[in-house]
Amino acid sequence: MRAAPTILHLDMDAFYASVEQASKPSLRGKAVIVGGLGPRGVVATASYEARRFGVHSAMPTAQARRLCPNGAYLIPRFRLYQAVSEVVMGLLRELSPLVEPLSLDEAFVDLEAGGTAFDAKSARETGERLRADIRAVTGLSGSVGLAGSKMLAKVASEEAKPAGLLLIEPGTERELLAPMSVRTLPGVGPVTGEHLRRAGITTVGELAEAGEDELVRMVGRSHGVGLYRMALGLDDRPVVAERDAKSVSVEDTFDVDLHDRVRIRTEVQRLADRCVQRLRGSGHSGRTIVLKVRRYDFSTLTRSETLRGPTDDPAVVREAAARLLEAVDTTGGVRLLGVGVTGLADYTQEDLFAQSMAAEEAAAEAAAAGTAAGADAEGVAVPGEVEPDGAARAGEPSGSAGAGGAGGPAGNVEAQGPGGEPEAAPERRWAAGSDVLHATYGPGWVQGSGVGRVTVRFEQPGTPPGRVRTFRVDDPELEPSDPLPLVGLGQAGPKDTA
DNA sequence: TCTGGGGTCCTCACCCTC
DNA sequence: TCTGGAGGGTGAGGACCC
Repeated sequence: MRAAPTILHLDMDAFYASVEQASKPSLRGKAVIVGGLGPRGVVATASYEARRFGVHSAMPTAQARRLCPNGAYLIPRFRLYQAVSEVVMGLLRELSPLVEPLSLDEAFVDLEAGGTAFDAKSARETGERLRADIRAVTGLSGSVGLAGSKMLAKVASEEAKPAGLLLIEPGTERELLAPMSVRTLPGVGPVTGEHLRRAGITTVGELAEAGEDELVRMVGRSHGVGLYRMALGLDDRPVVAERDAKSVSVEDTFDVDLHDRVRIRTEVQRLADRCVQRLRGSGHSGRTIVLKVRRYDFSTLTRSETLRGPTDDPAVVREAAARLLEAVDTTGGVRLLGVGVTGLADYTQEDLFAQSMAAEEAAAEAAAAGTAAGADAEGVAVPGEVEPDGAARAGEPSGSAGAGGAGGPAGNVEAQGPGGEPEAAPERRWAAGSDVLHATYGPGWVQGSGVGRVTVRFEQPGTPPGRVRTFRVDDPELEPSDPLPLVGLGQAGPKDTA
């Protein structure tokens, strides 16, 4: 057992929303909600100002809009969050080589392994310095928990929120945990929480009193033993720097349920291609293909198939996904489709050989048939990185315009990346929150759009709140752009744009 | 008033082999 | 040859996390 509180857990406060506020001066101090903006979107993060209205993550965006009609609703800009996250993780790695990221905004650090803290006093100093450094470099605030184990450090940072630091002194763990809700413990979600509540257990103290045997009886062996140990404050999991991915998957929820079997097949193929792109991007191949279908009534089913060996061949994954789909009844409608690959392996010679064989076969087939499908397969396999993020995903689920449709032959053009012929140029879409550059007014962000107009606020991280201008959606002077860096930027100033 | 997307881990059932 | 476990692989579903 570790005595000294030298495990640090960092949790950035309302991360996505805070990054948006830092990069958009007019939103500071305002209710900001980041998440899906479609009819079936949910909230990813709400700023503390928005939380006062009862908005919280995982809440349907439509409900959030009712609670907080005047909030700023923005789509997530993951590339920007990732860039900020890398800066923060860099600061953590200066403290110790043992850093375990849990997500973009959370990580564990083993301070003792880094030699930066061996006792409570030095751990606290390190934590305070870290918070100050994060503030100086990114302009954002994070909460720090310090304790002798990962579980307790996480509980501590949660208690410290927002913008605080809490150190749990060795020997005080049980006393501190006892009055807390069982839901505080990692692994206790709504279902287990309700299960325990019905047995009269609502606090961690009651959990400890129940005893291991009783908990095992209630929630199963593995979970029961783990729960009992956590209730006693026991957790000896080490901080692990490197974790291998175990699966790769992509999924889409559609604004309107899909009924047309042909359309469903097409979407599955598209998802299979995207999944393979991601798989290759991560340098993996995989052996088990998984199809996920969420039906109109929210019931979810998965179908999987294990191949003889790992693959990263789009044709193989597409075919497997198509086979799996044939075994699924989609009458009634489908709200979500997903394709995943598990049983990941690194590339092997055999894979490469198999791929080149398959590629040759595909090329031969395409040449023989002279089909567009052949070209399509090629396009997917090659360069990667066609679309930026959210904003420009052309033929995506949306369903918005033609809603029920897809009936007509050319119904959906599926622009397929930037290359397609500009027949009837589709109206440009400007997602709320996305970055733009105007030839005359410079950098700004989309505040809203509709009825052929887009409203842009011209401001940057280092400037005072900027003014708003409205343009036609097809204004040739307006174009999408990359996000500007946050702080560090304070010095860099507005001149450094290129 | 409806429920995202990308993951991990666990459990259970079934089949096959030893 | 039959039988009964044990144990691994596979497939499906569910809970949970951020």
